[in-house]
Amino acid sequence: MTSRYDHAAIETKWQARWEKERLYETSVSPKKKCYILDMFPYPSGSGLHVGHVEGYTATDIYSRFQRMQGYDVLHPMGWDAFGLPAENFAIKSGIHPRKSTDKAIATFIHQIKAMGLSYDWSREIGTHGPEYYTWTQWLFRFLYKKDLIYRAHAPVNWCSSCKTVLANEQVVGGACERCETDVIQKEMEQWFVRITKYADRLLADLHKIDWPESTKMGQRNWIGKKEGIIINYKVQSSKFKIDCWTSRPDTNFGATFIVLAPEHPLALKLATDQYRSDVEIYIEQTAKKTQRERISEGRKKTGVFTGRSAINELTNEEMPIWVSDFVLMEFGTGAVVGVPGHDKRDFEFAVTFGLPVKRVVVGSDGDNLPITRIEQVQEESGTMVNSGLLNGMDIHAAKAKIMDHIVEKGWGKRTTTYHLRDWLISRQRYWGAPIPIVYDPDGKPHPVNDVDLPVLLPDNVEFVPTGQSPLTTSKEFQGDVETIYGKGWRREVDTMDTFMDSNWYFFRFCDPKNNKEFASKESLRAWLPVDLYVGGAEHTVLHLLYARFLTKVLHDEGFIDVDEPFMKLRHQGTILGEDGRKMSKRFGNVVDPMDAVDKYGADTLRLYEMFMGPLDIMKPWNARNMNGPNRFLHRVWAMQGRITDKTMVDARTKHLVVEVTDDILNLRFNVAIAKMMTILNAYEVTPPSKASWKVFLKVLSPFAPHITEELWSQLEHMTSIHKEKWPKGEKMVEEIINVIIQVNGKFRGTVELSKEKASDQSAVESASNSMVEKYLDGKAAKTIFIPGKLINFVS
RNA sequence: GCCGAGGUGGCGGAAUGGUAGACGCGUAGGUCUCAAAAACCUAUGAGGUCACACUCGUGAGGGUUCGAAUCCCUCCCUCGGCACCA
Repeated sequence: MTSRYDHAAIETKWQARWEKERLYETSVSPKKKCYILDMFPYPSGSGLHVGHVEGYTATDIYSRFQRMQGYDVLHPMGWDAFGLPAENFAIKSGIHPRKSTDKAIATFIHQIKAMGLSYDWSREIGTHGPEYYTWTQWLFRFLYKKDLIYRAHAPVNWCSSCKTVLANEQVVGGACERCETDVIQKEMEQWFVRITKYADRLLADLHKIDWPESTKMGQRNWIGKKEGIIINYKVQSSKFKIDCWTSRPDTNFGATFIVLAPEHPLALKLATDQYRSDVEIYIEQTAKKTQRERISEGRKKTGVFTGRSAINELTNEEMPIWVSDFVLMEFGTGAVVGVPGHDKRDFEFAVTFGLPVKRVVVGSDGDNLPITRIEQVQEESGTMVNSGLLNGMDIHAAKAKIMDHIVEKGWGKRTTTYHLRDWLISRQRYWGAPIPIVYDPDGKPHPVNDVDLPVLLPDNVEFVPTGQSPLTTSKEFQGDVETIYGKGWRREVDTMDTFMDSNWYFFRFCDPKNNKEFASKESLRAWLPVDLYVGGAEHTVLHLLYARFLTKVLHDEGFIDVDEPFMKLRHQGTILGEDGRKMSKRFGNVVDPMDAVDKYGADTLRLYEMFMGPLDIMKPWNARNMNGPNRFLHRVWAMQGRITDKTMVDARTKHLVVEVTDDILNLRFNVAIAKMMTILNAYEVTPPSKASWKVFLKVLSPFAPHITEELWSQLEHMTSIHKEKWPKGEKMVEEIINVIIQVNGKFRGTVELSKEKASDQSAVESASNSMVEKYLDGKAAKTIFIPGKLINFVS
């Protein structure tokens, strides 16, 4: 045996051998399946970062463990290769996105292999390849035929820097999630996916899946289902009516005005001659503002009067109708009843424009004085006053009662609203899958023919953004369309949002080479659902919501049995820089995992990242701490020279198996590693038998696959340790027990007793007598006795 | 503002009603060495003591319990998501 642990030699040797022997390729028809998936990466030019390694190591340990447990494990890797960064890089550098992307993929593959990750490379996919995106386009066409994709003229989010529209989910705080440019609203004709049709099921089925609570909450909030009522108000001396949606009709005895969003179709129509120009100017000014400008400006309320009023049927009082930009056209009906006494925004608006404020709720503070300060505005709880039939009721009971009342009188009807909008998937960019639509000479859209799939993305395109889709100017792209469809026909020139590529890739892994279907029904039935999915927490509402949506659609259409894609989801926590800040080029604190591989080896890096702490928490990098796992591996290496010839597996090692098994199943890798370190400390005092040592190596092998494989082969095994069965464990039964002695609940020591005596109260009492005497001072004491564990003397 | 997750030594973190600080890093002292590094051994929450004893200690305060880091209530702070959502 070599005397020193040489990580570089061992790791390259075994990586080459595993690849040659195709050790990790998955059977086509599994008997006992387990699908373990990482969120496939965007192949960025800067290569693998430590966060990738964290998530990938976790699923790798889990995959290796499940293989040893006898499962057929599907553990694939691929590339989310379309998208803006490659295109933006191309615009700056002139290097074609296909070229830079393929180069980045080569780097990723090289680096991932250097980590000893056990992917089945025969199933590798990339979303930018025609053999992949032909099925992305097929799905688009399928959704179109099912009326789940439609084209509509609507106000959309426009990023003037990326020169493309964005989905609602890609707008963060009023700005583009990529470049942080303020987003503006623009009227455009675009393609939408009718995800709202599935809102209720996306909400209800969250209970079926084992996901982090915070992620489920994120989806619940994003879907934003709210029960309420639309009340229909007649506008005085006109033919107009205004629908106002509210979730709080209980306070409507206090309603004193109505506000319309500037985009509301009635805003201008309603205005009397006297006020029309004011309203017109206000609407124009609002249109010029970015979303962020509308939100910021200190939330100062602005607005104009329309000159008209509506009647509050509950009080028979007039409510002047105003227009203000604090009301959003996208939410509810774009019109709001103002209840300034019990809504802070309405209060601010009323104060700004001198509108009356009425109190209709008394809160727990008992304040029943007129409301003149914002602190007096009760929103959440209280008792109704000045509210006719509701007086004296709790607001929640009042809400139910008044809804019934309004419906009965025919003034309105119960309606549920959602925060979720239909998903806008058109992008005016080059590096994406072309939308498979052709327009006839009248401009009417048609899905492309079967034979026209895939609609190829040409390489030779001027992709500098102009606001017009780059494909517009491509002769090659439009070249054959008239031959196929007829004179005057032309192709859709927008491409699809990359989330269209990534919302179905986990289906493709089941059957990645299929050129007849996106995946065969048998393969989908065999592998779905994904049993464990690991990835970053930033995808709460984007990828994870879209993927759930598409799964439900395909389920409803009979393609797949399951209606949820990811049964168990976990996030890896962000790894911060050594300075405690987010890793960023700007701070110069980015850690390259390959540096650690060079210095300590992949096994050390894997152990280090898993030992940092719980998988899902945010934790800072600390290069010094890598010494711990590295020393551990050196000591493991040395230990093999000291093992004895005995053939029995000792109790401590069997116990380790039980504990590590449990820890892996719960993804508690940091604790599992700590326990292996503990037992190695014990081995160094009393060396293990050869049989025990083999068990230890097997338990360590998912975590540190290279060193364990090398040591295994040095024990004269001809086959890989990664083909071994996971060893059987057994809980250790302690023969001698340290019984805890407490006096008045305070720990005062332990007493060593045999298993039998420790369960016998009188034996424990007599054994502990001398010890507790001085604390009890001769006083009588009653005892609390937990057999085999603890005795507590209480005086 | 609303929702969610958290707060434990010098540091990363263990412990989910029963010996708080496992395991690791770091630090100090020692062994080896001409020396250093590496490796190994010992110690390492605070106070206290020659050493024991003992006291205090899991963000703050209160409660439940024989016994609380763990369960309940009030508050403070940190992180994440959503947000002029009616």
